[in-house]
Amino acid sequence: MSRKIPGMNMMTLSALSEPNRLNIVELLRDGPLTVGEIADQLGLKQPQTSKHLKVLSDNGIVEVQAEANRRIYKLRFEPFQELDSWVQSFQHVMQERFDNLDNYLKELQDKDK
Amino acid sequence: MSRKIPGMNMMTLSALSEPNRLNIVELLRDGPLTVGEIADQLGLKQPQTSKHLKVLSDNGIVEVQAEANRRIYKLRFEPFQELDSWVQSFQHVMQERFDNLDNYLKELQDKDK
DNA sequence: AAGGAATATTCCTGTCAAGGAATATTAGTG
DNA sequence: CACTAATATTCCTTGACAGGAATATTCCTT
Repeated sequence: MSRKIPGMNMMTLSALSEPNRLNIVELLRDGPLTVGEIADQLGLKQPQTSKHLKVLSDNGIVEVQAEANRRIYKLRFEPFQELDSWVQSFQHVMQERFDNLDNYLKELQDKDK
Repeated sequence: MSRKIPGMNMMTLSALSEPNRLNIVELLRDGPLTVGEIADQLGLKQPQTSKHLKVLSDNGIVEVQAEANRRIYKLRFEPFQELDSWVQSFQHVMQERFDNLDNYLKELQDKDK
């Protein structure tokens, strides 16, 4: 009954499914950045940048560190680890069953009696 | 100039960002299934199931095999491989830079002259 | 050929989320 | 304290997209 196969955290995926947010994440891969820097490098306006960062933050994908006036955003580990093990769970299972869908076809025939 | 770091395929992520579609994908991890079986196991109606499968198919996440009346859907490899290498690109870089955002803080101060 | 099963497609409607613009907030500086 | 920089928040509008319901399509069986 207990499935040890990881069920992905929806929130992570939907947060990353927005193009600008994905760009932000890929940008932050190279290191922490302030809101202004992110906005600059991606050609976004400040308010929307803040909004996207809020979404990412609410989903635990990034974390903030206040430095005076500025807010420095950096990636968090966990979501990527989860994502990794989720993807891994496919790699394994899919390898095993590679291209022998013949079994399934047989089963189908059996069901038809 | 040439970034060897993989840029994720947006389509994949946005396709997976819908709960029902993610469920379908996780279901298909255990093997190929027909539309009806998927609809049954997930408590979805047939039309919406077909629609979701079309999205997944258009994005190359699943592939179809016609068997008479039925359509058998199975996962494709490639999207998961891409996803894997994308996630990997984070694992590495983030490990390196773990918790030394001090450098960045120095840089910030320098900018302030 | 007729009927039924499995699936796809169309049309409609409501919801939600992203962008724009303006404004609020916080911190540093003279 | 006034001013500015950096960031967050609010309100509004518009577009995309998921679900519902009905219908179309394809294939099998008799």
